[in-house]
Amino acid sequence: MYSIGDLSRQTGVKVPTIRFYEEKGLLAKPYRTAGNQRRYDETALKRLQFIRHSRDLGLPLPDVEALLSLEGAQGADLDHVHEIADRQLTELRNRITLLRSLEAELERITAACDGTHDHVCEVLNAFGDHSICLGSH
Amino acid sequence: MYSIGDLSRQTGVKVPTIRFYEEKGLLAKPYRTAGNQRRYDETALKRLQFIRHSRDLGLPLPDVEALLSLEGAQGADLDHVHEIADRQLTELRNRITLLRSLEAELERITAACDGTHDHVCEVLNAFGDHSICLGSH
DNA sequence: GTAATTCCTCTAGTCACTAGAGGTTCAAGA
DNA sequence: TCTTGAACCTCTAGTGACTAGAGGAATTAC
Repeated sequence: MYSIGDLSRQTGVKVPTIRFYEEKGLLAKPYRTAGNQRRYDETALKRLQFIRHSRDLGLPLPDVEALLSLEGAQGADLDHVHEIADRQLTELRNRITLLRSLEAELERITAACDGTHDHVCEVLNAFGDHSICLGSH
Repeated sequence: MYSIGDLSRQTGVKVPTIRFYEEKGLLAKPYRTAGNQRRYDETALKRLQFIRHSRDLGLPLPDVEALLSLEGAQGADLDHVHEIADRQLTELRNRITLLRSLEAELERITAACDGTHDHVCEVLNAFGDHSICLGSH
């Protein structure tokens, strides 16, 4: 049996956030001690770890909820699980590409700034390539 | 001269969001027509595009503001620029590292299922199982 | 000139937390 | 067993970054 603090330490999810997830229905209402404190089992721990990872991946809570409901999925449900994972993977890769272009511009700036003071910074031009934009515009 | 709607279409930033950025000081107060409507120039467009990309990358608005303040810096200002750029670069690299580990995790998850429909998917276990994480969660 | 569209301000709502107040319970040590 | 301090409880309110809607004025296209 874990206290809410144990769960927090093991998952890295803050205590108020765990209560928030419970309120939202993402975590089942746990067993309570005689003194009204929450006590969790191994299943709750796994579930919370799953939520944590999904959030790290940028999934909104409704998507996380959808995935949780598909636990043990078979047959046609698998397509839905894979669809969500694939979509996230694509977005992630675009994001990395974009970040690296900004990294390159910042590197240029810091490298140049080390020397003489005779240039102008052009941060606004860091994202010259709009072909890899995340959204549509 | 662009209307707020033109700017919105060209950047993918919604109209109320543009007004919100103005309120927050990320965009300068633009010229107004006799009828009190906003009109923007090329600089505003570029600036908004930069904000859009930075937000897509997950940078919080205060960081975006810091980056924007680097634009056009010259001479002695570059010392300060160097400081901000350095800090942003460090954070950027941490972010890229994190995203890379998450990418690997998602790849593993999608690879775990071969797409056939004759088994129970292990995807959710892969998410929740701490032991197979490559990252530092 | 009129009708459709876009714009204006303002208020309030959303998502996913996060902080704080004010009080209760639990667990380790004397 | 008693005490004390950390951890817990509920509840309200605040945060960041938008987003939606009301009610009305300006602009644009025909």
